[in-house]
Amino acid sequence: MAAVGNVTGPISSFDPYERGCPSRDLLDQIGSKWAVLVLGELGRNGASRFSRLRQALAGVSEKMLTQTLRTLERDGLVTRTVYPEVPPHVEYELTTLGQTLREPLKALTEWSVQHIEEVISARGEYDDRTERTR
Amino acid sequence: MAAVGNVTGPISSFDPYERGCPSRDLLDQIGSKWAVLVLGELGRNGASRFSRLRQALAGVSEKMLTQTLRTLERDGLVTRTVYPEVPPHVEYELTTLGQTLREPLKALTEWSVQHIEEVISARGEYDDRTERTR
DNA sequence: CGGTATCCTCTACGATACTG
DNA sequence: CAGTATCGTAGAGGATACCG
Repeated sequence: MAAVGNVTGPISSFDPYERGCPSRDLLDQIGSKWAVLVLGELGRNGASRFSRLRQALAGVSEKMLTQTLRTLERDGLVTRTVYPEVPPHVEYELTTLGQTLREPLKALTEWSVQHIEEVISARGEYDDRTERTR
Repeated sequence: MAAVGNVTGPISSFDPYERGCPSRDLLDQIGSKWAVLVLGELGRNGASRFSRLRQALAGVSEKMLTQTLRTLERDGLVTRTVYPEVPPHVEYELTTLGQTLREPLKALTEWSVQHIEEVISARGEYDDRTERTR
């Protein structure tokens, strides 16, 4: 049982099933659309530049990539290293903490690839079933 | 190498790093705010009723819970069983497919609980660092 | 190259009220 | 009890243009 330390408010639990729980928000963050893909890419291929990430994550806008990277940097999951050259050169890389997310995230990503066909066929059956009824 | 089968369009890969990939969407679905919590709750405590789920997921609205459950049912991850009684009685339970998500999702949830304090302190440092600079 | 700034749209989500 | 229906808001997310 970990010491919690938050004594300023009634909401001090880290149980993600409680409302206002910080770990619930964190879970949302790391599970968000672009964050999973950024972390996955940096985990598989190591450090990468902004433009390479943009290519790897087909369809991401500059805005969302920047925003995602900033959040990940702030959360201590990714480092941002600027090389003062012309033209500019910026590298992003997983931190030690970020590395600990590789396995869990990889498992989830692989699950979605491995079971997508099952899910698609389940959707078809559901739609047939409900379309007939109404 | 799995056979893909989709021969109707140029986008037929299940690589989540490709735009328009169905498994990318699925990943978003199962990683979404309420879906993780619903799946987690059903995984930990077995079958549950609507009202019990609503209590377990503190703060969820009826609308979002219904919507989440419908999507999970459609995707073949959860079954919905109606007992024709008065008052109504509906049970939700993980399917066999849904069970396969338990481990990956549990790993991610536990990660967020175990590392939330590290992340919070990283945020503090980042904010101090950037506040001074600007 | 690696951003920031701005504008705009769309959807996630919540609050409330009603129903079989 | 377990929803559906409706409305309203905030933020996610994209397109475009400009900058160090």
